[in-house]
Amino acid sequence: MNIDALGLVPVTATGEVPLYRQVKRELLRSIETGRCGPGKVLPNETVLAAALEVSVGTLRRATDELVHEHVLVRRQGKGTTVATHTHDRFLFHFFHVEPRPDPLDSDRMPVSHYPVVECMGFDKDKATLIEAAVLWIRAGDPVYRIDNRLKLDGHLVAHDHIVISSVLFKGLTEKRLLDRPSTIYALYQSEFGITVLRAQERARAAGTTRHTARMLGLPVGTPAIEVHRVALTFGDKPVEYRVSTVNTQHHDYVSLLSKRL
Amino acid sequence: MNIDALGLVPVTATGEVPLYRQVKRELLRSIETGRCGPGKVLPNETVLAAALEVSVGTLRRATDELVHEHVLVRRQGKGTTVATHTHDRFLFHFFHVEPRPDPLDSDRMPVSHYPVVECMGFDKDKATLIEAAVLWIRAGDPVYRIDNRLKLDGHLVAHDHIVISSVLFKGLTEKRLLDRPSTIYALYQSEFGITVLRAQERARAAGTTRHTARMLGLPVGTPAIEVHRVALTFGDKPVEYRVSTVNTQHHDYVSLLSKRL
DNA sequence: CCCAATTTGTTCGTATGTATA
DNA sequence: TTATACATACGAACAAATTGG
Repeated sequence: MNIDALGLVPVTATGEVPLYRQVKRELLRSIETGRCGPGKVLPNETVLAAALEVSVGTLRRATDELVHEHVLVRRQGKGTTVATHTHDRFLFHFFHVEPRPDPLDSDRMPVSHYPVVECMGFDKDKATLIEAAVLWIRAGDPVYRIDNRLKLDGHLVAHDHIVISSVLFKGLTEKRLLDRPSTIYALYQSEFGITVLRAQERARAAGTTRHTARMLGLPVGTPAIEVHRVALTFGDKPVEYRVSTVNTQHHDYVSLLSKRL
Repeated sequence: MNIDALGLVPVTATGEVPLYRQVKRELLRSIETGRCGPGKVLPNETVLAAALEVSVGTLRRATDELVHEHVLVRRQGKGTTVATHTHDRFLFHFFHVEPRPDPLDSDRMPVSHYPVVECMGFDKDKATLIEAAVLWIRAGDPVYRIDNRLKLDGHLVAHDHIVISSVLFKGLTEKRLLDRPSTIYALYQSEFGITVLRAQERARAAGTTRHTARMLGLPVGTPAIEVHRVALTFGDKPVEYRVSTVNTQHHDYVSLLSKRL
């Protein structure tokens, strides 16, 4: 990766915002504007620090935070890269369903295999009021609706209803969706240049509807967890609204702090 | 806080474990063994670094991590203290229920008032197999059982069933429990010297039972979220097992990452 | 209100260790 | 083996917040 292509501007002491915060913003800006896409290897620390006119220590403090936020990935001897959703780490960062362990034998945690996703529907539609409010678009704006079913260890564990703006994801087709080699967030990133950085999730209990019950192979009205997720990119801009109905007969919804921060 | 009272031993370069990790362990050891209890102000960085025979920068790196893990609290100009559960921050660190916002008007987040806790039961009993496995004790060992009901903004939002070892919390009485000025974790800390550092939570959906339905003022069988929490202290030792039944009619269970890491 | 002492926060620069290709 | 890049460690200087006089 060429240092000039990044378009970095030297930062200056303001007495208000610390230098390392400004460095962080500069790096984020370079990534957001696509001057330095996912997977790219950044110039080494000495070069970056020189370009930004700060010491290496200050640069490191900025990148430290970006690494913690999963924006960058650093590896000793190799270099620093912009994180991609193909890194395994990310998959579980946004997937919070795990097989329920046997409490009497908690030593052996059940191994969670990769979820198998089955697409049950793909449509173009108009956004409802709520969807529009969540996605920062107008009611009636065109959206894609995706219905997925997730299997884990042979069990039907979740049904996802995904809503995304068809302006943001122009040209998405069912075929491209089905042909994706990795997760849907990796698809967002590689095909549409949209990187999901974090997600807000709120969970509530709800009985399964006729639709979700059929999808999960459960009787109608079985208590299930309904997770409402808003996926956010840079600047906390919402890019996806997803409602997951989780079958908790044999699996749990796991809050992230449990995963050892 | 006297530097000698901390019982810190100088760390040495091993070539295996980084110095700052050893410093961290030393500080943790001093806190765990009670040589430096919650709320205590540590000696300043220069003194600490000298006692541990490392540079200030190395000491800071260790304390940085402890601050991130909420073990220490640093404030410019004041000093570094061992975290207590009286800090407001902690209350919400372990309380994950929020009023559901209006999705059409998400600007104005509903203000979450402090939950009002009502004790509905306090008993001495024997641990079940599962409780024993979770708490690292033997089945039949004596435990306290506490039944609490939580009100938020006038709504009954949760019923907690709390199980703790009565060996660990020897001398706990209903009166001392009811008279606590702050949260129950602050009580654990101030009265029994047990600091809850983090918690593992797993959630599942379940219909309310006769008992929980009555507690929450809901019809029997209403879908609710059942949160199983194990609270951990130093060394990830379990100290409390709690099953919360959350009424999600007007409130959500919020995963922690949503709270802006 | 301001001053001075104390303590953490930020920034710099350098040297050396360690993983990678 | 060598070169590269990140990881760790040191020490110094100044800025900013807090407290007490």
